Amino acid sequence: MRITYKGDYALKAILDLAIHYHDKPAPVSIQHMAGRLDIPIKFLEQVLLELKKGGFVESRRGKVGGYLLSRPPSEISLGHVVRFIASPVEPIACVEDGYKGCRDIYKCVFREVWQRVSEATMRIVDGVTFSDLLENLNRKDKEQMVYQI
Amino acid sequence: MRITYKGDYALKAILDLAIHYHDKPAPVSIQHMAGRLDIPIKFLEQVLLELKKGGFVESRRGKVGGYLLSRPPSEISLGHVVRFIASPVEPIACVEDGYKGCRDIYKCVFREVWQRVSEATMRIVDGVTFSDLLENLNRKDKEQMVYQI
DNA sequence: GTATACTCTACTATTATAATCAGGATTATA
DNA sequence: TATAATCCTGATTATAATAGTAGAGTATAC
Repeated sequence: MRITYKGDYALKAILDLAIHYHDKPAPVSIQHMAGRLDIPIKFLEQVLLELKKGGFVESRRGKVGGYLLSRPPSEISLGHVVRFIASPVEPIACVEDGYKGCRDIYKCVFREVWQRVSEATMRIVDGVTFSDLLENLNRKDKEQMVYQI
Repeated sequence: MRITYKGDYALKAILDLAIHYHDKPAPVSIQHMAGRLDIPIKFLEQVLLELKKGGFVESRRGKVGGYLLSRPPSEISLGHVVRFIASPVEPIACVEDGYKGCRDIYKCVFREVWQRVSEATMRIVDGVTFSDLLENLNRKDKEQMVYQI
């Protein structure tokens, strides 16, 4: 698994929407989000469109428009998003679905290891939701305040 | 972490040398290895040269020359090789050494997760040596024989 | 009806990957 | 000492992925 810039942007975008999830529908505009996250606007546009296709976010057009999370942060895990944005999730082609290469014996002994790596990875990201991340964020904010006093 | 073809070839090459490690120095020629592993000869040449620079293999020139493992298979772990061939080993840039990007708060909450992923991955590959792989290979060979009877 | 914000398609630059090619240097062995 | 098999070096190529840009179009609120 390798998280590209695009994937990283997608995760940060969802976290940003999670932060703004609390009260009544107040969509976050691409411009504002791009400013906060330091992402090129036109690139973030594409990212959000894909996330919409993936069912992670919704959009409102026109004035006062923008993007919203389509589910509460507690129901979105890192795993969900990673599977969507970081394909392939596997560390090597031979562990992916439908792989037909590798005619010989050698494939097998490595394959088992890559599968274990893949499973360990997914176990971690599946165990983290965006509300977990929000909590960590708040904790960090408080710690930082202590230092600032 | 993502294992490329080149990396995959490197691992298979070392396993091939591990298989031929037993008796007195009988170097394995690139041609023979390339045939067994189904790898383009000139590409395998490059791979073996890099592995030599990495200290994993040695070479003998001239007639009856070829490549040899420079240490016994039990002293070479998958982790050693993966660190050498699969850079970056980390799942995302921000976990790599010397990273200076990501000015804002968001980096941190994801970073922890990527670090856990990275550690879990390395724990697995560090725990597997090429003599472990040889054992698995022999086990598989025996299983296959049973089916062939 | 106009400003604002999302939607969609296409394009470009850069880099990595996976080879391939051509030739030179080295050395064990007959 | 010739020679054959091998290692070694550097350049070149084709393809794909990645990161980002550009611009026209569509919906909505005021």
